[in-house]
Amino acid sequence: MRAAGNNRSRISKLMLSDSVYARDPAPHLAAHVFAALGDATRLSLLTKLSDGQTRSISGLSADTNLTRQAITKHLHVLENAGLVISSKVGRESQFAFRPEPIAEVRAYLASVSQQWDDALARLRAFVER
Amino acid sequence: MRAAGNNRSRISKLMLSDSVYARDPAPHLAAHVFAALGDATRLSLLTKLSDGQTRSISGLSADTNLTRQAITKHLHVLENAGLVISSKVGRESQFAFRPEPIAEVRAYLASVSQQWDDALARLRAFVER
DNA sequence: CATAAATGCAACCTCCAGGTTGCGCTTAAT
DNA sequence: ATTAAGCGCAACCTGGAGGTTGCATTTATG
Repeated sequence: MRAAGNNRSRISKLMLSDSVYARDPAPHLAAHVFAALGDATRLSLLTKLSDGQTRSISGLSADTNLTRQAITKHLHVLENAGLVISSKVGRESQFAFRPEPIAEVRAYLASVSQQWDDALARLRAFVER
Repeated sequence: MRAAGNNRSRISKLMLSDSVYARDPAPHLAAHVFAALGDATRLSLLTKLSDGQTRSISGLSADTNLTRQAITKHLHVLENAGLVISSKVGRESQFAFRPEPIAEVRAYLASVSQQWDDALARLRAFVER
């Protein structure tokens, strides 16, 4: 059960611009982070935490109309993406923002934008009268 | 069926730093874009297209080991997120990269990073001997 | 005109992301 | 010593994401 000869119709009608060939900068790496950011609840949690203050689970659950356990799951997703770090203090576990993955993802987006800008520049140079 | 008195345990043990209160800059807006980026296949498609060249569906399906239809779905997800735009030319539909949402998302990440940096600066100033 | 290419559409399938409920355990608070 | 807060864990439920197959349609091609 693979692709039933459906794909691979025209291998590559043109191979141009291989000097600036479109590579895959950070494929798997960034996808997980993006996926973690791709949820409104998680995005909200992260935004709250990005002020540098550490918060407990129930602290983050308040004003959320979601269950504490739901928030807990979201926090674990964020933690697995490295966007947040937890540490138990007393009976409550405190969560803190972790900026590293953000930087990584920003770099990725910057590279994509750069590639796009370069393409535009090249096009403009070509059309140049 | 809501939260069964489970949440809302301690409303707010402290209300400090309300001057730099953590707002939600672009909650719903960005989430869709992030979600669209949160898939390795889609990320790969977008990276290919970010070189400015327009590609057909089967052109993008080649070398993917996924079905053409699967790729089509992914492309539609990207299109709904505004990351890509399609136009039919002849019997094939060409897809092109669209940078606007990327810029939007970059702005969001920049604001989060900024908020974090500000928090650090404030902390450092406080600890300052 | 007959055939192949490139898609669109729809039905289907499977799995897991998000959510909830219930319960037990540990750590404050009174 | 009790009681309440704050969590962790596990079972369960549901909808939609990601894929596939089959078939019809439109547009090139020889």
